[in-house]
Amino acid sequence: FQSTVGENRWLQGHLIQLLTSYCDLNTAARWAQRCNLPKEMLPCRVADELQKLHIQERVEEATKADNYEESKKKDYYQLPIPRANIHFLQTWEETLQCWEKVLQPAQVVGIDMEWRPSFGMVGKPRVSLLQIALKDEVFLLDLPRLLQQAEVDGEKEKLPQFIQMLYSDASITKLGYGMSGDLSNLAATWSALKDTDKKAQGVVDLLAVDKRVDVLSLEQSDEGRGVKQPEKGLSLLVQYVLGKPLDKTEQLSNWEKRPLREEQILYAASDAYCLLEIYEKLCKDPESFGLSTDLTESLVGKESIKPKAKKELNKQETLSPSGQQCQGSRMEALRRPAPISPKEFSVVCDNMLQGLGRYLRCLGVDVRMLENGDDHRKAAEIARQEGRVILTSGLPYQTLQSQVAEGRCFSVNSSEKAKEQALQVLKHFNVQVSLSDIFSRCQ
DNA sequence: AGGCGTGATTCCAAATTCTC
DNA sequence: GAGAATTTGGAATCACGCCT
Repeated sequence: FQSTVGENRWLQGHLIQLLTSYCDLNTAARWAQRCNLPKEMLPCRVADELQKLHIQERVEEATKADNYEESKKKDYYQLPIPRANIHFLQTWEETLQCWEKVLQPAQVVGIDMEWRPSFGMVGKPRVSLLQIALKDEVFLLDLPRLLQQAEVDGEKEKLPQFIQMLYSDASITKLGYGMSGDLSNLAATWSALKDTDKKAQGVVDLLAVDKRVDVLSLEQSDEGRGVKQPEKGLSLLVQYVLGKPLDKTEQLSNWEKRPLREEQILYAASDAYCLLEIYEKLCKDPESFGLSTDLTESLVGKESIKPKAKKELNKQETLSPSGQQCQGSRMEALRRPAPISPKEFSVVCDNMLQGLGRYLRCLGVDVRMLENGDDHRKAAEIARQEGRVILTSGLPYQTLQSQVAEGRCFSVNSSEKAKEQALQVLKHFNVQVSLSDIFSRCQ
C-alpha cells in the first residue's frame, strides 16, 4: 500500500475511502495517521476515529510515564521519611534550629556533600550543598547562600564554627562515605575549616566498611543470578544492606544552580539518610554481614589504630575457608575428608612462593617448584601430568584455577610469611603432619 | 577531569647463600 | 673468604574504581 499510494494525496484519500468501506474505521484512522492526511480531507467518521486514536495514545503515554515513575520508586531506595521533613535551609534562623537538633550528645548523623562537577578546572570545587541527616529529619544547607548571608551580616565565623563543633565532638557519630574527599573540598570552600579533618572525632566512614561487606555480596550474586552488577560504590552497599540500590541519576547534576529540582533534593537527602539506615542495620547484626567487630572500629581520628584493625580483620577473613580465595574448595571444606599425611600430598609451587615450597618440603610434602623463567601454564601442565595441586597467589590464580579440576588450585595470601602460608595450606587440605614427617624427604 | 585511596606489580638494592 | 648468584622485602610505580 505504502509504496503504491506513495505521497500522492489523492491516492491516500482514496485508500482511506476504500478502507472505510471494506475494513473498519480504526484501520482507516491508523492509515490516515500514517499518511499524515489533514483532517479536512477525511470523512468525518474517520476523523472522529482518528481523534479517539490520539486520545488513546496520550493515555498510553501517560501510563507509560506513570509506570516509569512507579518502577523507579519500586526499584530504588526510597526515603522512609515524609517530604515535609526534608528542610532546605537558606537562612540563619533555620540553620540555628538545625544546630540545636544536630548538636545533641550521642547523636548519630549522616553527612554528605554535593558540589558542581567540574572538569578541566584548577583548584578544588566549592561545596554547594551540605546534607545532614537525622533519624527523622534531613537538613540540606544551601552553603553558597548561607555564606553570602553571613558575609552581609558580618557573622562569617558562625557556620564554620558549627561545622567544626559537629566534627570535633566525639560523642556525635558522623557517618560518611569517602569523607576525606568531602572534607578537603569543604576546606577549600572555607579556609576556616582547613583542619577539620585533623580534629575530627567520632567519624565512621562506611567506605571502609564497604570493603569488608562487598566480598560477600559478590559471592551472593554469583550464586544467585549470574548477572553483572551495575551498581557500585555507595549504591551497591545500599543495595546489599537495604535491598534496593540508590538512584544516582542526579549525582552529576548542577548543584550550584538554584532552585534545586525536586529530584535533586530527594537525591541529596537520600544520599545522606541512607547512611543512617545502613549504619543502624550493620550495628544490629554485624555478623550477618561478615563484620566481626562493631563499626566504631573504623573511627577516623587515631591514624594508627584504623589500619591495624583492618589488617587484623583481613587476616581473619583470608584464613577462613569460606573466603573467595579458592572457590572450588568450598565444597571440600564442607565435606572435610579424612586427614591425609604429607606423603600423600604433592604440590607444584609458583616461583613466587619458593619460601612456602621449602617450608612444605621440610614438613615432608612432595613439592615441585616452578623454574624462574617458567610460565604459569607450566604449573597447570605439571599439575595435570603428575596429579599435583597448584599453589599460587594473586592474579595467576584466576587463570590457573580454571585449568585444573575443582579444588586443585589454591590461592595463597602473598602478604603472609612463608610459615603462615604453609599453615594455611595444611589447614585447607587437612594435612596432618606428624613428627616423623619432618625432614622425611631429606636424604 | 582530578583527587584520593587501595591493591597489584615491578624494581632495586641489601642481605643471604652459593661456588670455588 | 672473595666474588657471583639468588632471595627478599620494601619503595616506587601502575592500574583501577569511586567521589562530585
